[in-house]
Amino acid sequence: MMVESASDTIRSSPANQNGVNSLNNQSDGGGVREGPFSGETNGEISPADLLHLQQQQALQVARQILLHQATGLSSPGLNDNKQSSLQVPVSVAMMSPQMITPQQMQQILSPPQLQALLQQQQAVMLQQLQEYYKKQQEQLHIQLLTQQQQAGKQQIKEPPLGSKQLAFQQQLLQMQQLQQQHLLNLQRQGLVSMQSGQGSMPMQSMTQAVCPSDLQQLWKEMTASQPIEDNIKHEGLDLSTTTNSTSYTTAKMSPSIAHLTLGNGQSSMLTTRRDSSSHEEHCGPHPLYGHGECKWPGCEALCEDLGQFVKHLNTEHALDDRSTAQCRVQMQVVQQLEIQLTKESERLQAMMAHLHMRPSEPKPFSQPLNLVSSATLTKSCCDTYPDGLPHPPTSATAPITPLRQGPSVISSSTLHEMGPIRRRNSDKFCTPISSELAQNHEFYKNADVRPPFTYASLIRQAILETPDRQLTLNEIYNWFTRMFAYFRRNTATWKNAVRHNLSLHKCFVRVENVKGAVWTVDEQEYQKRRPPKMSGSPTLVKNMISGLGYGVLNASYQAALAESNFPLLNSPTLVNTSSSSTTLHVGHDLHVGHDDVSSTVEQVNGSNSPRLSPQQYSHQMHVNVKEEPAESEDDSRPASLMATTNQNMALPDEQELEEELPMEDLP
DNA sequence: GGCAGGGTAAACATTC
DNA sequence: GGAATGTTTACCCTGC
Repeated sequence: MMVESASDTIRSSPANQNGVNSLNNQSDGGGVREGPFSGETNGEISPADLLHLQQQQALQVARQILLHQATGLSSPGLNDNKQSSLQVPVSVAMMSPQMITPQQMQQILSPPQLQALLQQQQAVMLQQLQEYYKKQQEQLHIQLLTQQQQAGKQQIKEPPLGSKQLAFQQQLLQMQQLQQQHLLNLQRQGLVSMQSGQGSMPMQSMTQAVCPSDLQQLWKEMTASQPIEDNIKHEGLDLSTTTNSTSYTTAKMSPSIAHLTLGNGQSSMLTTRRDSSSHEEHCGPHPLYGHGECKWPGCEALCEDLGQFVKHLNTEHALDDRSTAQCRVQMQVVQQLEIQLTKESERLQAMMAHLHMRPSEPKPFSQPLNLVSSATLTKSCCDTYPDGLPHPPTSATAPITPLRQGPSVISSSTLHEMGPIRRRNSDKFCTPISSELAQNHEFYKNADVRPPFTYASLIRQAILETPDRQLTLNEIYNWFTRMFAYFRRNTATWKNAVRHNLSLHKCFVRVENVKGAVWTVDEQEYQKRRPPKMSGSPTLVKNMISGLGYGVLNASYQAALAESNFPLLNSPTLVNTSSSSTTLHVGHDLHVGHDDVSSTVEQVNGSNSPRLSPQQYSHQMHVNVKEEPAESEDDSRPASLMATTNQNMALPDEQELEEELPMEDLP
């Protein structure tokens, strides 16, 4: 129970805990009962811990007494004076902790003796506790009254005073909540009878310090002087809401108000439950009644009809501390569930947004740049275009057409078909694998869904995600299985495919180093794999040229990026995305290429990127080049700069920009 | 229908 | 010798 663990904040030693349990068991007639000290210590020290402290002190007293008795067993005088020895004041026990085990205590004392001892200590404890609470409540009352008077004077001048009152109210309610928790603990420990009047200290006397009526009266007094009710209602706290709305208001309200509600268990519950019971008469069956039994937590009492249930509800679950505590626990349960629901809902929304926004949403760069500032839009930018390519020119007037592939690419990407997909989304065509993976990492990780990417793009992604841009075959395997639940089965098939792709595509370069053979990605070869795209899409080229005034496509765009004119592209959130950490580097891997057509982009990149390309790594090792040895023009840059380049970090998936921009067909 | 890209399977060689 | 790794070929499917 949360209530238990919440108040069990102070422990002494395991021996003491055992002592409590043993004593409790003894006092309960030897019944086996789980001790209340099963909660974890959170180190928090609060007035709520006073009770346990006192319990420990009482135990120490008992031990001291027992020790006296044990040492004086041979003395008839002491034996005859057992009852009087129980009158040792607490202060004495506090001064001399004794090392006597509960088992010894039980062996020495008879059950009646233990019972008498416990009762006396309970009385002392509860009395002290009651005094403590009374003092606290009196202080709060004084403060509240003072504040109320001041509020009456300053009501017009200082409306924010309501917050102070609220704070006091909260304090008061917190105190009451602690008190109730203590009582609940006592009940569970058997120290206090569940029914008032039966225990050594009537519960009523414990709760009379702050009773619900007092709280409500206080509430009325406070709210009468200042219209904070409206504020609270605006915050979502309406004390006259129905039961069903309780959880809603709890989740919706601000933390302080939520705390108030939690602390105001009795008062709010009072109106809540009463209203709900009146509400039930008009709106059908009671939510606490179903299948002929009471649905009150832990009750399950059988009731033949609703009338009998209402009667049962009013008698067995009337407004008392027990019901309030149960209600509070239920509220916490609901809160937890709502938190979980919120998380899952957000995840669902993100998934749905991800799945549905692409075909219909306007392209990010068709919007004013200054409007594109959120991380969400940044993601959409990356996701909307192949490989996260910003595509500033292409989408100015018309949505980008996936090159060489129709809209089916989008569907195949977004719907995540199960089973083999003949035409997958190469990262060059559609969804950026990096951002896709970043967004749906958990999805692919847990769902047995085949990722809509080619083996080549996946292998490349795996390699590029590593700091040194190289992986052994086994590490690639591991990346596949780690990232995709789908690849945790049919290992023979896809592993063969991975090897096949590694060997087949020239973009994958096998490098032999000291450790063995590793695989790297030759970005130039990877780009070469790409067919000429812009030549077949005059409209696209036209749009690119006209879009956003980008006359010289690559250079100006890159320059604009370099000048950090795009808040979007310089958004820290973008840099912080997992995709950026991997794919942003890739663009820097392209240096001055041997391809003249692509030199525009690559020169810009080269000037801004001191990073090493995979080829540069290759030059430091023995490279088994497949057919065309990857050329590397610049291998003098230190590898340590590879991961530190952030001048263009803001550019989302820069390599995708290069991939999408005309590489060979530009004049 | 041809072509190209991609997936799968298999055979074979090499390395560990 | 067996497993892992790497290479190559063939076939099929899909989209253009």
